[in-house]
Amino acid sequence: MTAKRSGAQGKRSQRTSVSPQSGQEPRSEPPLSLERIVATAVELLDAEGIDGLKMRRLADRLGAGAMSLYWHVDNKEEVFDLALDSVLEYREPPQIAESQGWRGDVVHMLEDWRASMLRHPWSASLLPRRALGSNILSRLELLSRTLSAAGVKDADLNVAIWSLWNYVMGATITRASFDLSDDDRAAAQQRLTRLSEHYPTIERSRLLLDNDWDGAFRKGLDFLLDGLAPRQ
Amino acid sequence: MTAKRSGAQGKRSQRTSVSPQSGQEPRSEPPLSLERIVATAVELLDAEGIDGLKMRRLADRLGAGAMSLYWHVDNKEEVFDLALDSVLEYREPPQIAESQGWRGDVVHMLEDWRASMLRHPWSASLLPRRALGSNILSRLELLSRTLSAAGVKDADLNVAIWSLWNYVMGATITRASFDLSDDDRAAAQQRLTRLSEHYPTIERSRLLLDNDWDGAFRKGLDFLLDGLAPRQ
DNA sequence: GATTGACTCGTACGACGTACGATTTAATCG
DNA sequence: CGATTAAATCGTACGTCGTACGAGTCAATC
Repeated sequence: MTAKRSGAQGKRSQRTSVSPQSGQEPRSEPPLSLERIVATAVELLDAEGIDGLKMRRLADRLGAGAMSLYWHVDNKEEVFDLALDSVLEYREPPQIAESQGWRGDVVHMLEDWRASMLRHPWSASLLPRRALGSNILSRLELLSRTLSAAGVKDADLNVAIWSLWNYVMGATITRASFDLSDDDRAAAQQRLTRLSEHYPTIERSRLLLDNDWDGAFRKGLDFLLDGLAPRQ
Repeated sequence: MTAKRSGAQGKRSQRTSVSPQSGQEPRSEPPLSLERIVATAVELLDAEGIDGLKMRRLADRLGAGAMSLYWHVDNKEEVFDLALDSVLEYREPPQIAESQGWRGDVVHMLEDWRASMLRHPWSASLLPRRALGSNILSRLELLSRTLSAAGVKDADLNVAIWSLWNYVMGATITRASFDLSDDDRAAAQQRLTRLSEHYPTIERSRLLLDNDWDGAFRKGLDFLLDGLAPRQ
């Protein structure tokens, strides 16, 4: 019951020294910072997956001692939170085309969302247990604004947003889980064919071998948008 | 590269002794078995969440030594796999109404699916990294068969199945993540109102406070089914 | 009575997250 | 300038976890 909130004592008050000394030893590493920690955590996660992220290894990559991380971060969970949020940042498209209408905008936003996560498959498995970070909220806000401007009534807005968000989440997680480990995938496929007597229909439709994930994603999304589109 | 597959040496060849002796000591616990292990793991997961499942604690609950589990199970991961699969078993409805048509059947199957997982919120966070277990495949098979019988063409079947599956997955995971920890939820809500300047639209629509998850789920599902329904 | 195979479990090891406190460094103030 | 303080680093150590290993128990079989 003790209110322990402190957000790690980290105050970004960088040591503003210009350069400690120019007697250049192989002092290769720049000083620690939240930014470097998060960026390196993402690298490590990309390279080794969720189980590959250990505080000691992360510190090694940063050329620091393990415990040094804890000045910048409360605990390992926070590293996960920050890495996830960092990966979900939305880079506004450089306004190439003004806009292809709200529907094109929405499709673009959601496809970008999915692509961002698939670039870092660990993010999909991290999402379920986390609270909504600021970058997710930003994306939800932008989505809301677009739909609202398109004419979706406030009463329908929440259904629209959650439907789209849930669909994207589900599609991404499913897709990502098929990327992880060819072993698992091969095993699943083998189990499927071995037990094809039990699962004749999905065996016949080659469900697990159909690789047109992007197309399927897009089609289902279109169905949702058809239903959500404001009636005129 | 060493093919280590052995599936744990577990052979269900129960010691068929009738009853060791009737001199009744408080020998409370029945012998270990995969079934008991899995059932107890589910209990423990329900009570303590994912992080609460430790091999020693599981063994304690079973009145056994920690290492005894390893005769029945290869490792902790397998416990997770089995617990998840056990929770996803589909209990065919007792044929109350013959059938309200394919669409009612599909809705019923998917709502049951979602409900099964929400009864055990840890299952949602477990899913992303696992291969498809047999109970999931059974449900996919049943879904496929229903849709196919309803007239969905083979060429459209995979899109239909994945769209529905992904939607259910996403909705369930989102919903479950809002169940976990009132703290997180309150924190998210607080962050949202505090930053309402940044997220005016979702703040206005009370996105995070809208508790009609079931209704939203159903509506989005209807939109998908509208799109997927075979054209006549 | 000896052997075997199913099953249990105590001990121990290595890996991990991280509490604690000492230490180093740089900014500030007299 | 030296003293003080705050920012940042990190070595050591502790507790917990998964689980390897091998000894132990017990019933069925020969």
